This record gives sequence, structure tokens and C-alpha cells, in this order.
Amino acid sequence: MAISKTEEFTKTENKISDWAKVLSHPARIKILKILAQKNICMCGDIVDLMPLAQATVSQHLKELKRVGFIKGEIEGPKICYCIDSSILDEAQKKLNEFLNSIITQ
Amino acid sequence: MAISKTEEFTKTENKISDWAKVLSHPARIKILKILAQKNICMCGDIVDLMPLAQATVSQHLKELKRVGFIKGEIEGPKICYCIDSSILDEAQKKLNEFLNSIITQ
DNA sequence: ATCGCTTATCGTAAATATACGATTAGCAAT
DNA sequence: ATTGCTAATCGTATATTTACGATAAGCGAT
Repeated sequence: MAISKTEEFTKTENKISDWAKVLSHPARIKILKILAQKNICMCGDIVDLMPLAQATVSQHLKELKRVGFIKGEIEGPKICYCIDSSILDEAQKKLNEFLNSIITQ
Repeated sequence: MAISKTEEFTKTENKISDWAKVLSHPARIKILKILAQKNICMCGDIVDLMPLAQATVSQHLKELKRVGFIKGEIEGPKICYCIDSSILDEAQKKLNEFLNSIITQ
């Protein structure tokens, strides 16, 4: 994209778009759904339910972790992933705040 | 991305991620803000307020139009853009529905 | 310390997205 | 029909994302 212009925008604009970016792939939407259903889930279980290779799922998990939507706890050789509701809650609030501000009544 | 796997996911998963994708760039967040503030706005006014070239702003407007978040009406040599609240409202509802379903109380 | 399992990371290829200058197209005047 | 304006599109360069196989790293056994 030539040069990135993130510094030309406000913190809020960047924050909102970053949250949206994490939600901008169907695989990550599906992973969040799976984790919500099972409440807690190891990585292999997720891979089995996804139409993607293990390496790809791992990349998506990394992106979800980056913004804090999910957490991963090491448990022996496995890793248990779970949703971090507090961060998701904050994202939902801010996204709503923004959408409400642009939706004219 | 090698091969796109959209057909491997549900319609809802694709719809939600597509809406999020449109919101996943700070420029598009800012454009929506500008249009909400001015209620109605011609393209040139938006370009003046953006740290981007006219061609780039036009590209972002096209993406916003694609999902229906904004509408553009031709008015002589100019084009007046405005927010389409009904589509934004639907997006907000569905996004909230999804986020509520994955946030464990 | 070797084996078996799980998951992250590396390397890489291909698709998309971002950004811009230049050009084109459309309309309202002169 | 020429001029002047606005905005879309084209062509192109570069960055980022997505996807996968292969490899490495970490841990709990044996």
C-alpha cells in the first residue's frame, strides 16, 4: 500500500479500525464462535472444526490474541484458548458508540 | 492468500466479516464521521479533510458504497454523499447480535 | 535422552489492499 | 464546441494478508 498513513489519523480511528480488522475474516469469526460454544478449547480441537491447515489457524489465533479477544493458557503440551470477555466488551461498547454517532437517529 | 476459502464459511460469517472489513481502515472511519457531521457532503469537501489523494479517497468511498453504508447522488458536476442509516443500522444489529453471542455474560 | 504429541514459527507463494499520478468521463456553463 | 470543474477509473508500485508445507520448540511421558 505504498506508505502506511496510520499516524495521520486519530487514536480512536485507528483503534476502531484495528478491532474491525480482527473481525474482518470469516475464519476468525468462526473461531470466536467455536470458543464461545465450548467455553474453553484446545488448539487442535479448533483446527479439526476449521477448513484450514493448522499453520493457518495458528496465524488467525495469533491475530485474535494480539488485540486481546482471546487468551491462551499453556497446559502441558496443549494450549487452552478462551474468550476474554472484558476486551470484547470494551470493543463492543466503542464500536457501538461510534456507530451510534454516525447513524442519524 | 493463495486460494480464497469464503465458500467454506457460512453466509453469516462472511457477511459479518465483510462489514467489519469495510470498517477496518481509519480513512473509512474518518469519512463516515465527516459525513455524519455534515449530514450531506460532496466528494471534494471530503478530500480536503483527508490526508490522502483524491484517487485514494474515491477508492475508499467506493468500498463504503459497495456494502451500502453510504449513498452518492449526482448533482450537476458534483456528487453528494450521505450516510445510509438503514444499512448501518442493520450492520450494527447483526454485529451486536454476534458479539453478544460470544461474550459469556 | 528419546519418543510422541501439540502448537508456534519459518519460508514462501499468491491474492488483496493501499496509495498515487495521470487520464478519462460527465456535466454546466460560456 | 470549448472551457472549467468534479469525481471515477486506469495503471502501477508497494505493503499486507492469507494460506500451506516443513520445521522447530515445548512438554510429558517412557
